Amino acid sequence: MGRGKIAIRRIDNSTSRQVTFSKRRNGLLKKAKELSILCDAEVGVIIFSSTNKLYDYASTSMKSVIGRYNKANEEEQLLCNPISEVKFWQREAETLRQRLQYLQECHRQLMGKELSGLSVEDLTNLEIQLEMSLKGVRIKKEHFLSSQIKELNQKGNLVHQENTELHKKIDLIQEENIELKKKVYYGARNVNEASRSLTAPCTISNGFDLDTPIHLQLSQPQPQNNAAPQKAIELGLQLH
Amino acid sequence: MGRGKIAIRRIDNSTSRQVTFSKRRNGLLKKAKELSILCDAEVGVIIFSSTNKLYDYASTSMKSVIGRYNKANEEEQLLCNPISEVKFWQREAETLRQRLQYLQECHRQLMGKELSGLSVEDLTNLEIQLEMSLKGVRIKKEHFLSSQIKELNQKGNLVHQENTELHKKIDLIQEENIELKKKVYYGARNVNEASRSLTAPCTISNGFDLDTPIHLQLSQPQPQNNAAPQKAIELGLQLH
DNA sequence: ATCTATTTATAATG
DNA sequence: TCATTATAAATAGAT
Repeated sequence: MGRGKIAIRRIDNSTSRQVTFSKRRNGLLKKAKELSILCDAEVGVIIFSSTNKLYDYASTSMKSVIGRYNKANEEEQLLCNPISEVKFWQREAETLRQRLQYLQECHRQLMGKELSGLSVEDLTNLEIQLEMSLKGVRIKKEHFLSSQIKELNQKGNLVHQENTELHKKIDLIQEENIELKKKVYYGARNVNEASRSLTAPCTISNGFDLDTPIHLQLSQPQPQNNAAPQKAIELGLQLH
Repeated sequence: MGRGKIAIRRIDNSTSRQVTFSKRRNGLLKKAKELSILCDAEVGVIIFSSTNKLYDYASTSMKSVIGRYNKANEEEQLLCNPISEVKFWQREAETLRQRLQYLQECHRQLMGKELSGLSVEDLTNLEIQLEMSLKGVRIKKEHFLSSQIKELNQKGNLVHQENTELHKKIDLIQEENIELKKKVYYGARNVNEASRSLTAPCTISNGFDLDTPIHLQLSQPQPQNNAAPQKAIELGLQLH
């Protein structure tokens, strides 16, 4: 695969051997990586150049690859003492690996992938399972949302009550005020006729229409009862 | 490098993943061999398939390659020391256990269980995922079923055609028969007036109404064309 | 390193 | 699994 074909034997020219080593080393490592990804395989590659430099690749870790390799070649027991504890943990890891593999397959199927190996019956069962799951999730979500709405309604009602009571208070204070003004006006006329300029009626106004009823959780709290309830409503709306 | 380009990520279809694994595994091992020969390098390759089968190549011996590797990575010399190896496998088991646990949780959620820890947002995402999965499963199933129906219809049409042709044949034979009977009748009267008892019309009858048209795949094949087609239809109906 | 003519690998298909 | 073939990728040789 190049300008010319070369025979597979040691390249004599050391420069071109070095160049070819670089290129093919990268190619090999790339292909190892691709194989592990494409085919879900555990792959390890170790390369020593003719100048004794080490290059390697492991899809997981070289420790894992070599460990697994040693385990798979128990009769060769190349590099470890046959200590029973090691064997125990190897078996443990193998068991876990198998369970993990099985579960991963289930997971992929539940995610709607990797359906090619399934029969119509399997697909129907999967469909039923997914429908049930979806139903469960939706029920949970609706429950969640409806309880939040309920909570918000309660808060809204509380605020509304508070507002009503404040209205009453204000009405009372206003009446009281009017009475006081009358007293002040008549008192002032009696005492000093020149102070008439102060008698313009002083209506309470803070920019809000106090006669508009406040409905549910969407109502804006009045400045009088701000801070705490407002904060509570915001928190109630947070969908973490 | 093939009829089409593929993205480097896990191949979903397990059959083509297996096929690709075979091809690329061979490719990788071949290239490793070539590299070692061309460039005078010591190369080792270890591959575990997703079905846990081991494939390997070593230009010298795996023992030599791994030994050299361990020497070159003095800090990673763990695997020669049994105590370190135990620790390694313990850690490996712990890692696998954690992954297993996480996956189990995902699995339960996908099964619509154990939803209590989830927020509304999580639930919505889960809902969307389940809907997509369900859609995928249904598409797959419909594809499966519709291709089976198509196949059955084709088979039915074939049988129907066969029947039509058999009808024609029978009509022809019947006509021939009538002609023959006439000849026999008149011939017999000429030769021997006493043989009149043989002239009762002999109609073909095998218990089936030959004039009823046979429709599509539900038609019962005539005894004339039994065995093979009947068997084929039964096989076609199997939903494995 | 970069370029490109070729060879090689391999994805799709039967 | 095996064979074929169209195409993508790798790389030999050159600069």
